[in-house]
Formats: sequence, structure tokens, C-alpha cells
Amino acid sequence: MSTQPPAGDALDSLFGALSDPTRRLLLQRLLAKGPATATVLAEPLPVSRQAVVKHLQAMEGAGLVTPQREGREVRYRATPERLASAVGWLLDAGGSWDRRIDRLRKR
Amino acid sequence: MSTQPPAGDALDSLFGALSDPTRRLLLQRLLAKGPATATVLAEPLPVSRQAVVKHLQAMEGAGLVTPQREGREVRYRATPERLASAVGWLLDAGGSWDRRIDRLRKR
DNA sequence: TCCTTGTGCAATTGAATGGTTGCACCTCAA
DNA sequence: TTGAGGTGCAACCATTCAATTGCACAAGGA
Repeated sequence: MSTQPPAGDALDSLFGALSDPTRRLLLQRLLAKGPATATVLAEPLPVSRQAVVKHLQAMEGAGLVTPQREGREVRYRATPERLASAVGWLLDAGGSWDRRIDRLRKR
Repeated sequence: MSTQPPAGDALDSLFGALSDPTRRLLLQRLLAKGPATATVLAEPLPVSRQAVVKHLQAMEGAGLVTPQREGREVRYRATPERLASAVGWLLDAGGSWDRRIDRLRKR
């Protein structure tokens, strides 16, 4: 039930969210170093805080991230469960067409 | 080397290609029923042939499909090897944060 | 109480995207 | 040789998207 039925729309926003390098970076950063606020996340990046906020909102829409208010700040936490949906679709589509996928299946 | 080096750009176009429902559909169709021309692929769809051509070009840019001229037609063949790149990145990013991914890893 | 810091909201801009139509060109079969 | 079917190219349009800026507002700390 959980890794199975990513309805079309969900896959749209999911893959869409992953198609941007900044967003992939944000996701990796959140996964590696834990929750953080948009302001902090924007610091090392060459874009404004607002830009980061928008990216995070897109990611939230895709279910990749969850905002959590704490006092006057908002920490975003990575919720990578949805990544499994993407993997699921890919394995499903790729099926047994590619040896490389079979290899990944079993690794 | 093969499932490894999805340089940023490659992932952009790859996930980007997968973020559109029509393109996912085309890919599945090509995988399921083998190579076909843009004209044929467009028939059951609610969009024009040219729209399909553009989608196929985007997919070609992502390495998901390869055009092959045969006489006066062009058959597009699915080349799902790149899907492994996507899966690779997802597993890498997801790491061991999600039980569901671990499950998929071993299935 | 002030003042600073972090968020949220809105308007704007420029570029990318998805789609269409029209037409020229090439290939092949009568 | 003529005509029909399949492609390719280009212009165009509407929508979405990434990003910026400016400003108002909430929450803590001095």
C-alpha cells in the first residue's frame, strides 16, 4: 500500500521536484545534516531565501519534506519515504529490460 | 561507470523527462510494445503528432529513447539503461533512512 | 519597551515548457 | 511521373516556473 500506488499527479510532482539540482541538493543536505530552516539552508547557496522557500514548498508538495514550526522559526525535515515511490515506479517500468536494473534490484 | 556518473545535468533532464505523465506513458508503451513512430504513438493520445515528437526529443535528450530511421519513417526505441541511473541516485540519497527503500533494495 | 531576526505574502520579470498550426521536403508505390 | 503518407522545421501562443524585491508581521532578547 505504501510503496505501491503513486497516482499520476504524485509522480509528476515527485519527479518534478527531483528534476532541479538545487532541490536535490537541499534534499541531500537535509538528509545528511538533519532538519534546518530556509534561512540557514539558503546561506551557502547562490540564491535568495525566498527562492529556497519556494523550492522547499515544491518539495513539500511532493512529500519529500515537512515543515515544522518551532517558536519563530520553521525547520524543514526530510521525509524520504516518497523516494521509495519513485524507485518503485522505475523498477516497475524498467522491469527486466535492463541488466543494470536487475543488478540494483538485488544489491 | 555505467550506472554511476549521472552528472547533475543528466539527472536534471532524466527526472525532468519522467516528471511528465505523457512521457511516462510513452516510455511504458515503448517498453511494453516495442519501437514505434511518433505518428503511431500520437494516435491514441489527445495531442498532436508534433507534441509527441517534442516529448520524444526531450526523452532522447535524457537518454531514455533512441530514434532510428527506417526508410521514410523514424522508429523510437526505448533505452531504459538510464533508468538505472535514476534508481542509483535515489538509493544513494535515500540511503538507509527509509525502511521501504531498504525493502526495495533487496526485493 | 524597543530592536533585531526570521517568516510570510504579493507583485514583477524573464525564461522555459507544452502545445498548436502551416508548410516544405523526402520516400515510395501506382 | 505523380500523388500520398511521414518527417522536419519554424513561428507563434498561453501557461508555468524560478527568482527577485519590497514590505508587513510575529517572536524573543536586551
